[in-house]
Amino acid sequence: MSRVVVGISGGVDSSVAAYLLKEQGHDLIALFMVNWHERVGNITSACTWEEDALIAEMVAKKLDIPFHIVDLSKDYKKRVVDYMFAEYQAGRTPNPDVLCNREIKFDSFLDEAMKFDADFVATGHYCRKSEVEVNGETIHRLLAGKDPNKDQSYFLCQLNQQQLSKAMFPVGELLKPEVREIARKQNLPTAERKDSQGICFVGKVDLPTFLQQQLEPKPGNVIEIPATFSEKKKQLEVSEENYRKLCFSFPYKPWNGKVIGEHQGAHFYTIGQRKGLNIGGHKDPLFVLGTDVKRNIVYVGEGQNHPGLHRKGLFVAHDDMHWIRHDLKMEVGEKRTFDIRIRYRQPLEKGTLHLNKDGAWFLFDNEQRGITAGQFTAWYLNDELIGSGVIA
RNA sequence: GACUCAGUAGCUCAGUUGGUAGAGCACAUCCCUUUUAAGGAUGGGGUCCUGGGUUCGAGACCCAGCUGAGUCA
Repeated sequence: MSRVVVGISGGVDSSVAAYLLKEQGHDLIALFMVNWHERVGNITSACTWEEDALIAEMVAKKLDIPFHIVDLSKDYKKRVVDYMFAEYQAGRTPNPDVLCNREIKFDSFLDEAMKFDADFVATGHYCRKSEVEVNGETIHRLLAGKDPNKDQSYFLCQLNQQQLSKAMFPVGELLKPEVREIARKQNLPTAERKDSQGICFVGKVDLPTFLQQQLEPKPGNVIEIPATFSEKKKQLEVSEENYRKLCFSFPYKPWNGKVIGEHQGAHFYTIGQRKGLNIGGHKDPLFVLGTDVKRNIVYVGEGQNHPGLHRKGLFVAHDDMHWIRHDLKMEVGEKRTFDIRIRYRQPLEKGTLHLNKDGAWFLFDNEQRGITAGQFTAWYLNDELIGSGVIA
């Protein structure tokens, strides 16, 4: 039997993960990590990590396994929160939780686990693992969780083989209701606890409030782009010379539309966003088509079907390409089809990845809504996550 | 200066032959969701420009005024 450090958070998923490992007879240690101390915003109901830690400890006691707390807030601040602010500042939309897994749970936290002589680190993620032999080398595969509604493989899309080799995902074979059921049967204190949401570890905080801790408000114009304008730009054939136009967001200019309102800072908005524009008087809702943080302009379009909301492809720079399956890494000049995800909980979409000297060009069979720079794209073959990269 | 049209929720407007008001958007809350979005549900909101008049009763009819847009000179 192996020695396993299970990261427990005070939620059901990690509690049940711990229980299952215990049942399998592993030598278990529960480790709770603190990643954020500050209380931000004046959200009175915001629960602090102390409460989570308390409940996590109750779970550990119930399962009769040793419980420890480790404070990783310094790392979290430096490697996740700072990145997040920097990305927003630059006009991109980051995914802090993907970074949290790569930089914290499967790095700093894994290091801590190693101090307990752990063979593995387990988490409550809804995903699965398996191995294949390729030329005598063991390759770890990251697979989607069995519950299609809860699959969290996307959040682990930036892990490498080293990290994956140490990971265990005990709930990946289960459906969420089954996890709840087990928790209830075992009388775990987390059985009926509401799932966590919001940026992991920072907690239930209103994102705009959180961003305003660091980013200054800066009033600027909201400009509406007529649907007819975007329509004209779209009659492009999918060919290599058109990749740039098809795979980058259109560089709108102020004279492409008319000023219809004011915003409090272009860096607070993301493509596809509807809420928070504070502009009424239209027949259909307005959605953000793009932002320009240099000129501090937010470009919007009216209606779900505004052509400017949809794009045929996206681009990932060579340096931002990450292959979990490094044995499947493509050569420059190659083209392959994958099932592609452009953000968490987005259905997989068929598309072709063409790697050329400039980088990776992803062309979808169908236009995608709200492709946003800074988010991660992840490509799959069936259930398996093959690689991921930052959308340019 | 004359004439025409308009003035109803934060915004854009609808309100039939007069019976104290509605829709979309916006906003709020909740649901969904370990990113950002989206989506779903619910909800708060109006001295119907002002002052008179007709009427049992006016957002609607009449008169005057104010404001805005336009047309003509």
